[in-house]
Amino acid sequence: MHILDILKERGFVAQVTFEEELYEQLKEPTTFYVGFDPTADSMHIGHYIPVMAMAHMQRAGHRPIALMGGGTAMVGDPSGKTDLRRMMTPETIQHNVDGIQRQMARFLDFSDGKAIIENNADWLLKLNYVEFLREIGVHFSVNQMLTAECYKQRMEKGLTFLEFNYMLMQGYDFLELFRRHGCRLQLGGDDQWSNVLAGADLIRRKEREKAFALTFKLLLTSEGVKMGKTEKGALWLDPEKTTPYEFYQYWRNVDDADVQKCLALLTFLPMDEVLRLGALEGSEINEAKRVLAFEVTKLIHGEDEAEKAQQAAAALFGGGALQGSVPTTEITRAALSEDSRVTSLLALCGLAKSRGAARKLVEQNAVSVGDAKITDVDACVSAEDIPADGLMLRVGKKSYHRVILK
RNA sequence: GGAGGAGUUCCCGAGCGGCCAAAGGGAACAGACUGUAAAUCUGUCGUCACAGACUUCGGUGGUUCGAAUCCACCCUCCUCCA
Repeated sequence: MHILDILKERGFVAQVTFEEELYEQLKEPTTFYVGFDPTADSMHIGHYIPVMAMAHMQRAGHRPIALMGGGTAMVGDPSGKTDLRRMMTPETIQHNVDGIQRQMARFLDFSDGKAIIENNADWLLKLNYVEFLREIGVHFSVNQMLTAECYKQRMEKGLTFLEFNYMLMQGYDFLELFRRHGCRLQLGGDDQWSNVLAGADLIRRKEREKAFALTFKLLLTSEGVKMGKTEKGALWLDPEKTTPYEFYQYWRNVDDADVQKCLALLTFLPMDEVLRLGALEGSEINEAKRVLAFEVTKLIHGEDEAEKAQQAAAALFGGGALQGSVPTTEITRAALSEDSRVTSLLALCGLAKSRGAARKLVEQNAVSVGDAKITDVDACVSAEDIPADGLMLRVGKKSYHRVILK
């Protein structure tokens, strides 16, 4: 099956340039790239769609370049932002580039030059302003740029010249990667369409060579909201930021309507299996959600962690002996005797943002300790109440935390 | 540079000098119902030592018994002109 058809079938593709030509191009090994903005030191689930697409492409024999936006991050992409982004210091950017680079190695095969990592800081930062304007700037029409969706929105709220240049820089990246590695295709989120296009056009104009652009559908819930938002913010791939258990639970709880889409985009399950699972109805669709949660967790955190998360979930929701990885906090005897209120424990282990918030939860009848509902705001827990294998705190139906006496 | 306009709690958005911790909506969280789903209904939604106290309405001062609401200056953003 042609790689483009695979990507289409799984629901990755939003827009493509020169579709017929690209079909031909991809019949032979092609170098392509995806840019990653180092806005944090870990990828979140939004980055994961492109990464999956890269993996599919690599499996089909093409060579991915992961481009870290160490240089472009100095400017900041205005797309999809209503306000100027906070400027980051070079130190922060470098720290973030390192973090993302480490994670990338997990999903792509970098052996024998089968994949490449580049950082556009290497060429962008030493550009000479006038030379850049003369070489690259001439190829861009301001009139045309202003009609681009990403700038149109900002015409309302205001756009700085700094950000206005972002498109040129990203276009230049593509050209540079073409020159260095013969890269002919750029992939990106659909919000990147204008930026991606800018690069492909630039190569066509300047080098008179074929270059292509393809964008992915953004991962939206059936309600049209960006997926991967949790109460703690983004859904991170870094286990320090989002534990495998939380990660598993997120997917276990997706809307019915989103299950099939997620299976196709986020796992490598064969499509007929995806379709079978997606077609399940009523409570049976829970089976599909279990598969989804397990598979995605496995890809990102490894099979062991996925097992543990699944066992923990099964035990907590299905009853039965507890094993696996429920988030756990250790507390010392001394700390407990100093302040043994349940509300304090909830705040300590992060089930509530603060003691005040914990109080409210208790008042709303949401808190259980062990098997008992807590109704008294001032309820306390003594050391004797904590069994050897830990005391289970529960908020609502879905949030669990184990406290162990140290 | 000139002339207007705006800055309110996570977001949008009301707000008469006292009755404003600040309407309404959204998001979020909890309860009921369910399938660890959605929809619906109910409650919470600045902080805390929570029947009370404390800190908020771009910033700093001022007027006043009393200011988110009035005044001055400053900062930021928007619109028009250059």
